[in-house]
Amino acid sequence: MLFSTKAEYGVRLMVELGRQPGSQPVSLGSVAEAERLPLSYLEHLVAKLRKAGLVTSTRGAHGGYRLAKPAEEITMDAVVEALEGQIAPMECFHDTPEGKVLCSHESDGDHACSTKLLWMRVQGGVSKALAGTTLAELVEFSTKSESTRRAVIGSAA
Amino acid sequence: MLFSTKAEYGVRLMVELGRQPGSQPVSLGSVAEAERLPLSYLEHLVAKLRKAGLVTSTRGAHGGYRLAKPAEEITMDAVVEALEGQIAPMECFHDTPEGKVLCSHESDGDHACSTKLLWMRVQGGVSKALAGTTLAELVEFSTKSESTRRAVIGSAA
DNA sequence: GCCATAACCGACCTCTTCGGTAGGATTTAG
DNA sequence: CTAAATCCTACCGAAGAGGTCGGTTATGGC
Repeated sequence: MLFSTKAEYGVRLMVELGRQPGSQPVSLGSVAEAERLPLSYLEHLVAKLRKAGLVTSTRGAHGGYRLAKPAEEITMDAVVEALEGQIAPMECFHDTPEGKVLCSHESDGDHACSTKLLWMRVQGGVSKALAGTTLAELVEFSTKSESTRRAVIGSAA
Repeated sequence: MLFSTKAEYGVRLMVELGRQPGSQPVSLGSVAEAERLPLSYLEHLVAKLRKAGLVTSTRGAHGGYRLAKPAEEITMDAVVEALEGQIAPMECFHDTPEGKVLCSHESDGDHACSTKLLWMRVQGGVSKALAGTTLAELVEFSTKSESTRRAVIGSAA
């Protein structure tokens, strides 16, 4: 698996927040119930999202979480990276402040890294997919397919 | 990390085999030495490559491994999949015999899987990158950059 | 002021995988 | 026969995944 369930659960959580129209916060408990996910585990995940500045929290009774920005402005690379850590195809890849990627094997006196070309392409493909998808798209996609499902069930009944 | 060092080491091993021009087999020991990788670990990896039909082996003295097909016909999706197992962005994705991908959450009576769109795109990006890269490309890329490095060292001396 | 609600925080626990080692069995060229 | 090589199985320490638990803090409603 490329990603763990941290990304899966976290994205589901974000979509759930994105569904809510108003600006009133959503409690984690209701999200956990809706998605049938363990509340205590979601707490860890939402903490990462909060530290990444993707959601804001209000404490106390009737508190909860809401998106820090409109869903259209939230791209999934930020979400997944917040949850899974740096997205790189391989251990030896790290971002440099100025440049983009660097393979740690290249500093060796040895011959050049034969895998670099491959991982660059993989990196590009993943980045493009993640950065090119907004939370708003996922929200729309899920509500749309949900309504078609309801229509199917309705016609079957 | 998207992939573990299994993919890294295994690809390096394949490139090393691809470098060799003749049809005489290359011993794992020489590969291990050239790439400075532990021999006993490479044995595990090359076993997977062999079972996947990517390399052939000849036992006994002067034995070793060689590519089962010309490097131009070996695409990296087969190599990485042999080493890492099924490539899917998420646990709930599995290939069906007829169709392409299926999310296991969709069979639930619950609302549709809100993450499917995202993982489909990621899957597509990775598949495209892996399937669109041949071993021959990596061999050429690494030998080319190696020769330029030699030129630099030569001019510096 | 109390209390229910909910965010916060850190410790812990089990299980699997990763990366690697070890020891042996088997095959083959010279 | 022997050295070189593939092959095979078992093991092992460290790390991460996927949670659980208990407690602390903040806040709205009565």
